[in-house]
Amino acid sequence: MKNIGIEYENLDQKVYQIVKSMIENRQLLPGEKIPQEKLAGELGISRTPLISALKFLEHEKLVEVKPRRGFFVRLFSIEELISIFEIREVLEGLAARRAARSINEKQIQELRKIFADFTSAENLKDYHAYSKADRRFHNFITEIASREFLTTILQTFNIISLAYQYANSEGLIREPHDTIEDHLKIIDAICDHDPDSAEFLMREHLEKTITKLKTIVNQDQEQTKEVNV
Amino acid sequence: MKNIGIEYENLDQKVYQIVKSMIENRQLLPGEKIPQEKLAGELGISRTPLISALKFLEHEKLVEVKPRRGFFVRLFSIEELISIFEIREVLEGLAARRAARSINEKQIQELRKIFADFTSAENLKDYHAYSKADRRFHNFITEIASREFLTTILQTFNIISLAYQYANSEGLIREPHDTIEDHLKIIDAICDHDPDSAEFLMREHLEKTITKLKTIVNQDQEQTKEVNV
DNA sequence: ATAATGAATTTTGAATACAATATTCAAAAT
DNA sequence: ATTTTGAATATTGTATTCAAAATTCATTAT
Repeated sequence: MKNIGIEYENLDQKVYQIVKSMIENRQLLPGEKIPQEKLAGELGISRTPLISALKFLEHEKLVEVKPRRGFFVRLFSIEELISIFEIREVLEGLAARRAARSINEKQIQELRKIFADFTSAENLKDYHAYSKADRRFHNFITEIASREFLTTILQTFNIISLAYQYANSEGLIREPHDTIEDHLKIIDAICDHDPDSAEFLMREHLEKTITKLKTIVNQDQEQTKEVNV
Repeated sequence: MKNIGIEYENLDQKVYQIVKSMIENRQLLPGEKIPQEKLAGELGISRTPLISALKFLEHEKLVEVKPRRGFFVRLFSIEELISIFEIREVLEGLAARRAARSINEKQIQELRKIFADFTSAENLKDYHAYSKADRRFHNFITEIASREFLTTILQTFNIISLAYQYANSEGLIREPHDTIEDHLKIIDAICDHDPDSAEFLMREHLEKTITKLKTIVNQDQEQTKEVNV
């Protein structure tokens, strides 16, 4: 007997996707309490599958439980965000390495297409378009590289990185004209099947973002000092 | 009003720990179906918190859901195990780097103590003791290094690495006399506050394990070929 | 003997129920 | 005016319930 192909799916998973995207799109804001009864009502389900989904998200650290208090959208300090970027640095480095090992002709075509529109300084001013390309770039490399585990972890971290504070409204931390060169060099290394360079360049790329984030921390501290004086 | 200190704890978490350790100790074996009613009965709880715990474990990939079929202890192929070791390689590399940055005197004392008993070839023959020290070594570095995220991910991967097939009964993949040198060099680098070397050596250490695992895959394939001929 | 069928049994997924705890808010005390 | 109190209300954590689906197993057909 073969698998007929009708994949039964639990409600959990659907609800999980919905709530996750609500956090990503800032319909639920960091720090906010998640109203179970209300949200379940809006989604037309009972609390049971909603709680399941929230527990999932708890484990991904997108949501926090305070026992007997409820679920809250997780709030990250900039230090935690830096910690996450350090993990992204090594994992995306690994992804780039794997991608360089395994990329095929079709994928090379597609990877090169991602930033094809951003050749002029003029086009680089379209933050929204560039931010989309940026996400696509990181996700596509992960896709090429990855077996299950890496994808799951990185998806979560990318959401945290993008959906949270400390970035301009499009989720960019560094300016397009500053990052475009990095991106193109990484693409070249992957398409040339050069794993060592691919990993090295990807790490360097994310390291620069971390440096930028650290300057933001320092500025914050300076300001706080001034206020306290 | 201050927090009186009575931290309410949900059942979920306790059950999660119990089931997790049952998998780690091979009381529940990879591939086995998890009998909800029976297990809940044995633990003296209803299915609700058990399911919660299983969903947690699903997310950690220690458990797999087949909708309308139930929960099963996850079974890993050696290819997946290699993929996990690649992730461990970069993450523990990061942990070693961070540890070298932040380790203090007291932690240095403790880190150096871990392999202090394994100076003679004779002592290295005690696989059980060495395996315990090995775990302690990796866990302690993660502890020193880590903020929340890294710890969570690595804990899961360590369980997978240790609790599964493809290793001798103590969970060792390489021989003690082979790995002891690596361990001591890494410890030196961390205690010398040398982040670059610490990361490099830790990665090298895990890379050797990956190489060993790959030879196991190849042997398997050879054998399969022979059988098929 | 082996395979196919389907009724009886078990298990799952999700809603509902309910006791324990937390929150709110108006009235009383400081 | 502010703080404290506690009864009314709402929410949480877990158990229970129940329809739908999967599994088992005895019976019949090949």
